[in-house]
Amino acid sequence: MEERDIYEPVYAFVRTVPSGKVVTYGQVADMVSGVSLTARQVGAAMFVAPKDVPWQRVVGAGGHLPIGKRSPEMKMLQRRLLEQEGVVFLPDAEDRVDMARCQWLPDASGPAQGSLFEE
DNA sequence: AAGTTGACTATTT
DNA sequence: AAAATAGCCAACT
Repeated sequence: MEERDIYEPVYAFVRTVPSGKVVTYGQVADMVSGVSLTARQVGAAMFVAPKDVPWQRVVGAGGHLPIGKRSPEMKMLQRRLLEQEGVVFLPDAEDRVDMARCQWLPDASGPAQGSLFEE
């Protein structure tokens, strides 16, 4: 129908994110490298995403929720949905996901996943 | 057709 | 730690 379906690959990827795990916008843009996409485009895609897409499992780099800058209510909804799925939030931070534990590493069946995260 | 905007991110103040 | 800057590129004015 519409050309907006260029986001289909993004939706397809997000749909594969298991409950209790999250990915970052940048990570999605990187995984779907088959198409020219930036983290911003992923955000735009999520905004118009179909209901069968678990948009809440896509968070900002470092585990924060950039959505809150525009829609505080939506941010709280996202946090609630994630906690309901078992995603752990850092106790110290305002609204930050414990990425070291909850970020989804697709097909990371290697011996070590070596999570490198700095703040 | 040209300018603005934004569910981003990395860098720099 | 928080705010401003600079790239990003499709969608919207």
